[in-house]
Amino acid sequence: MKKYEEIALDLQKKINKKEFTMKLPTEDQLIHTYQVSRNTIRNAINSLVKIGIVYPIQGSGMFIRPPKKENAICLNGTRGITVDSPSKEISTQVLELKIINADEKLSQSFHCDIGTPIYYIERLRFRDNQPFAIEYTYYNKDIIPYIGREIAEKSIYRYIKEDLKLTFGFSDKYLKVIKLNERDSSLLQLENGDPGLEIEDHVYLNNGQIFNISHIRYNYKLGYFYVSSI
Amino acid sequence: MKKYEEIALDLQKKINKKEFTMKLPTEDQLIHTYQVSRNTIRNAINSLVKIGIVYPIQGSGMFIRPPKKENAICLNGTRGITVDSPSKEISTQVLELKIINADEKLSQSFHCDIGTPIYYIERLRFRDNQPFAIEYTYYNKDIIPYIGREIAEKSIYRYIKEDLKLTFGFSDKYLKVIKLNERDSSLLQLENGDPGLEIEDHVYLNNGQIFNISHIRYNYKLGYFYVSSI
DNA sequence: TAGTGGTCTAGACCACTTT
DNA sequence: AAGTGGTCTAGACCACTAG
Repeated sequence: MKKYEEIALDLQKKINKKEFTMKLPTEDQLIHTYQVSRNTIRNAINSLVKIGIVYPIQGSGMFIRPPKKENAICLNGTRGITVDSPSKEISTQVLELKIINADEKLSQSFHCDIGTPIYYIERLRFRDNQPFAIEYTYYNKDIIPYIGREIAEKSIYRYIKEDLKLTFGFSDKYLKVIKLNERDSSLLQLENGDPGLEIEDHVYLNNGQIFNISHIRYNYKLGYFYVSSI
Repeated sequence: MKKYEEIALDLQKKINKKEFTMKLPTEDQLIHTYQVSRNTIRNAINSLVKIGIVYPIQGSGMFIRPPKKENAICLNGTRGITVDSPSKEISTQVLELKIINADEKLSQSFHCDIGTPIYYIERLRFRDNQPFAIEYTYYNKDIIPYIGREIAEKSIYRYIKEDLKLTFGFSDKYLKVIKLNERDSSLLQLENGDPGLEIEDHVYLNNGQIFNISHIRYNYKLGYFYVSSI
C-alpha cells in the first residue's frame, strides 16, 4: 500500500477511536509522526477531505466533521448498499439473470457494438428482511465475463473488486421520483401508485470503461440518502 | 486569482470550446504552455477531476468526460438551482420572511444558543413559470445579518457570496421521498398525496460555521438530479 | 521502449488565525 | 509574533499504457 493511503487509513481509525478531539494534529506533527514529507501528509489528509470526514480552515487546522446520520445511503462513491448499512442485514433475491444482446439504445449507453453480450439482472434487495429496493441491472459481459446466481445473491461489487481484481473509477448517478408500477409496488410491499426514488447509475472502471448501468427503485419509506458536497 | 485557478478556468473554457478532443494535453505540454511547475498543473487538473469533467488514466492521459444530461440539478457542490439551469428562467415568489428565535432543536442544528435570531424564509420557485420547488429555509442572522424581500426574490446565495463576500465551504444533503401535504401539493399544482423529493441541506462557510439549513421539496414531475462520484 | 500520470522528497514563501 | 494551512518550485523515481 502507498504511504499516503496507510496514513489516511491510520488517521481514519484514530478519528473513529476518538483519539483526536476537534482537530487533527498539525501537518508538522504528522510529518514527524509518520516520517514522511509534507506533500505525502497533505495527500493523505486530502483523501479524508474528499470523503467528507475532515475540513480545513486555513491558519487554524484540519477539523473533524460530525458523524453522518445512521442508515443514510451515501451517494458519493461507487460502493454498494452493503457497506452503508453495517448494522443492518442485507439479503438479496435474484428475480432474473440472463444474457441479452445490446440493442441500439444499450449499445449507445455502453459505448459498445450492437449485439454485444450483456448480463441483465433483476434483484429484490432486503434490509433487515424488509423489501428495500428493486434493481434492474446491466453488465457488459466483455468486461465482466461471468456472473452466476451464486454471485448475484451476494455482492456483485465485492466479486468484481476482490475476485476479478478490477478497480472502480467513477460513476454518474441520475435521480428522480417516480410512481411505482403494479409489479414494483407489489414486490416492495407498497400500494400501487406509491412513489419510489429511481437512481440510474452509470459505473466506470478506473480505465474509463463503463461496465455497469443500473436502475434502482427504492422503497420510499426506507430509502434515506446522503450527499456530501464541497 | 491563483495560478492553478486561472489554469483550471482556461482549460475548462477550452474544453467547452472543444479545443481538445478526447484528452487534455499532457502535463509536460501544459507546464510548457503555462510556464508553471508540474505541481501547479496537477493542482489545476485536480480541480477539474473533482467537478467530474475529466478523469485520469495512468500512463495514458487525462480524458474528457461526456457532458451531463441537460436540466439535471447537480447535487455536488454548494451552488443554488440557478446555475444548474442556465437555459431556463428561474423566478421566485417569497411566501414568508421573518426573524424567529432559535428553539432547542434549531439551536442544536445551528450549534448556536437558544434564542439566537434566525431568518425563516419560505419561497416558491418556478422554472420557466412552472412551480418547481418549495423551500423552507433558515439562516443564522448572527452570520447573515440582513436578508430583505428584494434579496429573497432574487438569489440569496449570490448575495451572500458577492455582496457579503462570504465563502461557502461544504454542505451535507439528506434526501428522501415524501408524500406532499395539501398545502405543498397545491402550491406545486399537484394532487394531494402526490410524491415529492425532499432535500435537507446543511450549508457551511469555509470557516466551518453552519449558516443555512433548508428543506426543499421538489415537484416530482420536474425534479431531475445528478450526482458525480469518485 | 517511450510516453504519461502517480508518488515522494525538500524547501521557500504566502494567507489566514490565534495569542 | 507565532502557528498553521495554501501555493509554488525543482527534481527523482515508480506504475501503467501503448506502439
